[in-house]
Amino acid sequence: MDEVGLCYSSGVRNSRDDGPAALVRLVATGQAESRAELARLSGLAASSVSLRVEQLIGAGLFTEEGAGASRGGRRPRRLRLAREAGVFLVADLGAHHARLAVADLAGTPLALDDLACDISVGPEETLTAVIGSLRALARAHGLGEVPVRGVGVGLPGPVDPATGQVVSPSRMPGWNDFPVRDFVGAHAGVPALVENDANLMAAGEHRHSWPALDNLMVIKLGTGIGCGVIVDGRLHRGRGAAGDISHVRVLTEATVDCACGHPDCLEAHASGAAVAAALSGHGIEVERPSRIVDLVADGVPQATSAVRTAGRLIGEVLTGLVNFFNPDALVIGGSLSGAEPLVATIRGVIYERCLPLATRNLEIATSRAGRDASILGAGHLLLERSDTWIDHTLAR
Amino acid sequence: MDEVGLCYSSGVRNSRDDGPAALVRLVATGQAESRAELARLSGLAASSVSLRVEQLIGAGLFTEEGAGASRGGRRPRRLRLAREAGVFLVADLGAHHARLAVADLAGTPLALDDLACDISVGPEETLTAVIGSLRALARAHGLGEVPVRGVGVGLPGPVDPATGQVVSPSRMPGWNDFPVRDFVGAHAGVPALVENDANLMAAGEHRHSWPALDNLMVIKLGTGIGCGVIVDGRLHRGRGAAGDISHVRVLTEATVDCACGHPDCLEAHASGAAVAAALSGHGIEVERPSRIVDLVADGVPQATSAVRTAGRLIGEVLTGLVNFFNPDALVIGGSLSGAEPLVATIRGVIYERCLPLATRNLEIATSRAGRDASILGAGHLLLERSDTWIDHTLAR
DNA sequence: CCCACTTTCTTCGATATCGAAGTAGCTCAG
DNA sequence: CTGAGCTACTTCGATATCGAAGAAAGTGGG
Repeated sequence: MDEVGLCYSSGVRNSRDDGPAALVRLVATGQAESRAELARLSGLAASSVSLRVEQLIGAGLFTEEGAGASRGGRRPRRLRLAREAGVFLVADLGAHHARLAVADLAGTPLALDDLACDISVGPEETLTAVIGSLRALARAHGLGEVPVRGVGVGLPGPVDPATGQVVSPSRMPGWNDFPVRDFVGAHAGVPALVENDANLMAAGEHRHSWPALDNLMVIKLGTGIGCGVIVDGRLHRGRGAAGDISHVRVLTEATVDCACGHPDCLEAHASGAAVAAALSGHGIEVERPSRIVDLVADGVPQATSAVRTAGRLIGEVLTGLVNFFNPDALVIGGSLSGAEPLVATIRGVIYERCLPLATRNLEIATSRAGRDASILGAGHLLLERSDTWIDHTLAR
Repeated sequence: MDEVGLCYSSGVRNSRDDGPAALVRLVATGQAESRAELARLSGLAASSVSLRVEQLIGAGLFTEEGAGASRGGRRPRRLRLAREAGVFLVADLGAHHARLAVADLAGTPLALDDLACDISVGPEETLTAVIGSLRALARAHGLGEVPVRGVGVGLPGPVDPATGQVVSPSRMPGWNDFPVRDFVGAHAGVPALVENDANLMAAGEHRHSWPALDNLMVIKLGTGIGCGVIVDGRLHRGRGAAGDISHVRVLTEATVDCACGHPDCLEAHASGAAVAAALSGHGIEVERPSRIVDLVADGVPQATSAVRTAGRLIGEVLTGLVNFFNPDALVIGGSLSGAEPLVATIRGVIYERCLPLATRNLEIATSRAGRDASILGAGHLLLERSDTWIDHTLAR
């Protein structure tokens, strides 16, 4: 007759990973600002934390600046990441455009830039240009001397997590099986992270806006339809294809063939490209998905109607996935997410058709991290993989 | 110009959890049989392993028996779980039947029994009878004096992982919101594990047949349609509803209303009950799903046809989920999984309609753990939560 | 201002883990 | 059967972590 019912080993979130990198993560993400907080969150003894923090300060990763707010006793000595601790270089590539950032170790952008580049010219040329521009961006903001700790690249296609290669991308001619991770790593001279853009967005949205939730679905509605999944607080990759929702068959009157070879894929009916095509049939030409949002905001009836139709189809696909995955929140982002009728329709379909059990605690929201979610996500993922260089830096 | 490309911190599977319980797990699951293997798999120093093993032997959890096979040098001293280390009591409840087992700490059944019991008489009566029968079963096999380390209960309905309560079960009148975990824990005097039956089956299938794979979908085809999901080597519960695939809308000619209130749910068209109903329309009455398997095996054309239709619908639902989740394997179990045309149809639809990227490494197989997969699964999950009593046992 | 109480951080002895070196026991080739 | 080479395990000194106690610094009430 021992204790009864204590079946869940509650477990502090960060207790699993240890080593100095855990402390860096806690400070970088702002979860901890003092030695005491580090001790509480890391599970280490206060004395051990003090020792390690001293080393981290000695290695130039932390700085001590001023004192924090008292919580009823002695004020804590505030810890921060040193400016010289390092930066990450991040590029989020689209079909005709790249968003560049120099970010601190928390993923927060210190400098942002946009670069026009056609991804179809091939990987070598594109990536070389991107890395050069990232370097230049860092120099232009006085960060030329700060060590680069990692490079992150977001791509609009599937990435094999085992090899860091792009696999069967539909819109990236010349990139198939190209070893992006190795190429970027070699040319930048630091470890590289290569990831699908929707996955980066999911990671960023999770860290930035929903850190307390463990299971998240993030939908990226733009020219195409992407999706990233956070399971148990970590990005779910599967074998590289995880998160694909665009090639499910949907029920529609007219049949449209998708580029993938099957009829009536969600993407062929409800993506930004499909909506644009539908509007074109009404004599309304739109060049970019964000124009659709403007048309909807202006009350153009054909646009609102088209977007509602797309929303219904997307919602119907999501019902099955929400029942199956049972996430804590469903986040809708991407350039089309500004169209309110679209989001409202999706929300309505899900609440109507899903199991009550799946929706009773389900939050359905639009992106809160906004346009730079992917940058944040890349920073977060790079930080998660920083154990190596942190240990290395301390050892010298 | 540091090292390049080492982006994935490969990481030994068991490195995350430590403490004496990790060693017990490795020995219980058969992954390690000697101190040397424990050291390799746990990541601990060989000397530390020796010390801890000595303690575990002293506490009566391990025994040393004989020597293992040489790997080219000194033969290892074989470690085994002591018989007196303990047992788990497990019950897998169906609507009219319970499968009972006394299992060792690895989940391997030491004694099995079947119990006829109508779940609709309510939770107190059912659970009291089940616990009594489990105790009797242990005594009958000379295990009356071995300490019971945990009780596992599988239920044919959704279980809230936070509270251990059944929530909105469709086929368990009187069980809604009943605190099964607390009740069983109190009446058995040990920590209780309460879990959905398909989830237990998934855990068992994973541990028993696919331990090297991290992402698994396990479909249970019986009277109803259940599904358990293994993500990153662990059971995914979501908020308790995860794995539901039976209430997705499917495309069919005739419309059937489902008990959930929506039309054309998968369950209403493709479950064992639905197939039985379809056969009944042809004048063929079947009392249990396994009879359908017999009819199919006997080549009864109506049965084969009905099963094929069900398989097509199930397969179509699964395509979307396979694209989304991108598992390493899809395992089909449950009493209907013996019907080969059913499995063949599902397999065919998935390979035809899914993304090549999602199916290129996808294994589609029928259950290998068989009828007692749930027992194994419960044992595994109970072992995962055994840190508390193991620490406690060592401390005395 | 004094004093009880809180929180933060450090000091220091006890303990646990590590890892290198040593011992035990086995295989295999000649 | 002998010795080189391998694996399994143990011994033992070095080191890292812990935790209790103490020092530092602040809050708030009388």
